[in-house]
Amino acid sequence: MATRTDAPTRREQILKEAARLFAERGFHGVGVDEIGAAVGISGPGLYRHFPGKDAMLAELLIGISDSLLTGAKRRLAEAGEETGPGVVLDSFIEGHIDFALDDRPLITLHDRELDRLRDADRKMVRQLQRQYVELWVGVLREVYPALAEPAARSAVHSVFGLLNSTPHLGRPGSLPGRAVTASLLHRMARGAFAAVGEE
Amino acid sequence: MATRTDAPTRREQILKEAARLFAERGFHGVGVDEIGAAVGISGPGLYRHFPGKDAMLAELLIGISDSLLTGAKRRLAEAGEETGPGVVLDSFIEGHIDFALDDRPLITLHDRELDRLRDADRKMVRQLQRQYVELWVGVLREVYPALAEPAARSAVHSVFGLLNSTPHLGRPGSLPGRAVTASLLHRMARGAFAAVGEE
DNA sequence: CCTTCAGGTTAACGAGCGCTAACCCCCCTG
DNA sequence: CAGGGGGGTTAGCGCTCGTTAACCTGAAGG
Repeated sequence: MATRTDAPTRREQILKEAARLFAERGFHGVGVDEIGAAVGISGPGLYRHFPGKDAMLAELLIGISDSLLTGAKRRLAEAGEETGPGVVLDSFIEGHIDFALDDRPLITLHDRELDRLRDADRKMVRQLQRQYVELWVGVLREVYPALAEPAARSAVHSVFGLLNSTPHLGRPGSLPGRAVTASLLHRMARGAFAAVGEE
Repeated sequence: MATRTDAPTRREQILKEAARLFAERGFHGVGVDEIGAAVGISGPGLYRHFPGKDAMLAELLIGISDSLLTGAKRRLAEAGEETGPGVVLDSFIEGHIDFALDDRPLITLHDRELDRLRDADRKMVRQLQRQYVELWVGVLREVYPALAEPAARSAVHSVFGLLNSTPHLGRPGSLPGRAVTASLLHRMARGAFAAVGEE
């Protein structure tokens, strides 16, 4: 099943560099010439791979939202019938942390540049995000049945804020090690949920 | 002591509208003409009040960082000797939540547009932010003496992420009421800290 | 009553942007 | 060996942006 150990295609290079630049300086703050330069070609050469700058952002944001949602669905399915909802919640948290730690530019773009999208693309991203949130809300309310739905939704958004804070934790070197950071974030997320769920 | 029930000056109007627009569409996504239109004057009229667009952003960001820091210092001083560190931590959390709920555009700008500043201004903001974080870290480690400093700093940043998530909680109408939201955020913050401090 | 000045106006400039046009070159295939 | 297309190049267009210049106006002060 050729699990893509291949060299990255030019398209993928472009997307990766564009994500980094957009995250660093904002969508409007980056010119196509810079994106081109980052992959070794110059400016208008990008238009052989994308119809425009907007399309790069759209593909990035849809890709992120989709892969978060897909990952969560898979984790929910893998849990099966016997495992408790607490295990699923932990799995959700773990997946989100992996994403936040491994794809920091994408996590940044995800809640920062959404409004720069064309209407149709933005609707698509919003819908994927909403589904993702609903999965979390469902599992959270299984773990804490006393939790009302609006409170659960707010709690989920807040924990996303907590988990997505990794870009602010200093440059990748200053972190106390990936595993340690992941564990810290995980415990804080569970603690935050517990504080609002057990009452 | 004339607590400023006066009408807002033109400068203040401009800053407020600029903050809203920058938060909505990003610094580079807003033109000076739009900012002018938002306060009823047109484009270049702004230059009677500010030397340039950058200066507006700089004044906003420095103002935010300074008032967060000043507020925290005041709360620390007010606590006096007898009150425990837990009370101070609660006071910090409460102050930050007030800010996040009442000045949502500013909180958004605060961690989103910092890199658009001139070097000198950015350094100033960073220094204020660092001092603010250090106050939190100090109090947090008094509450949880077992907590190592790097972990404490990460925890503080993460809780900022949690508290600053309010802009994502839907438009001001859909929130379950300010007091309820504030209480929810407060409990989650304490829960997150507790989960990493008690061990 | 004349002056001054704060706080506006419109016109216009220069730079930078996203994007298109026109061209080129190499590699692959029949 | 012809030719065709994928993937580049540079030149340049049209637009928008931040900023400046030049001008105007109404109210306050001597």
